[in-house]
Amino acid sequence: MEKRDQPNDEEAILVAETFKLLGDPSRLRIALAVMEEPVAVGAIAERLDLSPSLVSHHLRLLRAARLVRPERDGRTVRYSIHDHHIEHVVKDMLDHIREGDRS
Amino acid sequence: MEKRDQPNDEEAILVAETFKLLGDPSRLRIALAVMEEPVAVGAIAERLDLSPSLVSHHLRLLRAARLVRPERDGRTVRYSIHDHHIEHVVKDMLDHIREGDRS
DNA sequence: TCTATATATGAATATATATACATATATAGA
DNA sequence: TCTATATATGTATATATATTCATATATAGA
Repeated sequence: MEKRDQPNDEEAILVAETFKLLGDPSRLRIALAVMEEPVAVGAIAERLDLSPSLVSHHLRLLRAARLVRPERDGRTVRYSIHDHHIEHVVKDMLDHIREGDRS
Repeated sequence: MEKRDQPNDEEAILVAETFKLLGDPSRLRIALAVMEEPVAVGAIAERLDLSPSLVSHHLRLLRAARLVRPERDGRTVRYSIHDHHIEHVVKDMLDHIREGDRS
């Protein structure tokens, strides 16, 4: 990592807060669930067997950190992953833990 | 994200646990501090103004998740970032939060 | 072996937070 | 407007965990 990329403490805290959001199993599963295409809140809840309320709470946090992006269509709101950075972050981390399978 | 990359729930939990480790400001700062070169535990503690005990506790977690790698040299143990995956993960997340500066 | 220093570990606790439950808001259709 | 449905929000609480303090282990040098 080059010196110019070294975040100051304020940035470090922001980055940590964002990692923390992906550090909860429910929220990570939600992020994964909306990675291929926009999915409605209720559909996420069903697929992951979580209450719509809980999903909505989590989506609010993910939305605030720009990890997911909402699009309203009548009564339903569909969420999708916000951008490619997030996809890369998750993919790289998945690669990392898969390399640890040598047991 | 391709279908073949979709982690099962067990993998998702592992990934989330790893994100959670980077989701604490102290641990993230530690990870950043060892990103350029191996750094001794005491030196990390001084640079980040944390107690050596706390740094050691955190390093144990980071080590267990293969986020950092130790190398002993006499009485001192120097830690460095484990591999390039982790560097990429942190870099991409840093890029992400920096894009949010439009305020 | 004895001492000093670097790192690691164990246990206690204050704080943070994921979840559940109740309630509110928003939109569509009748 | 009234009803039904999809999301969102407020609050309470059980659980997780970051940190501190005390103690242990490991290595180097005398």
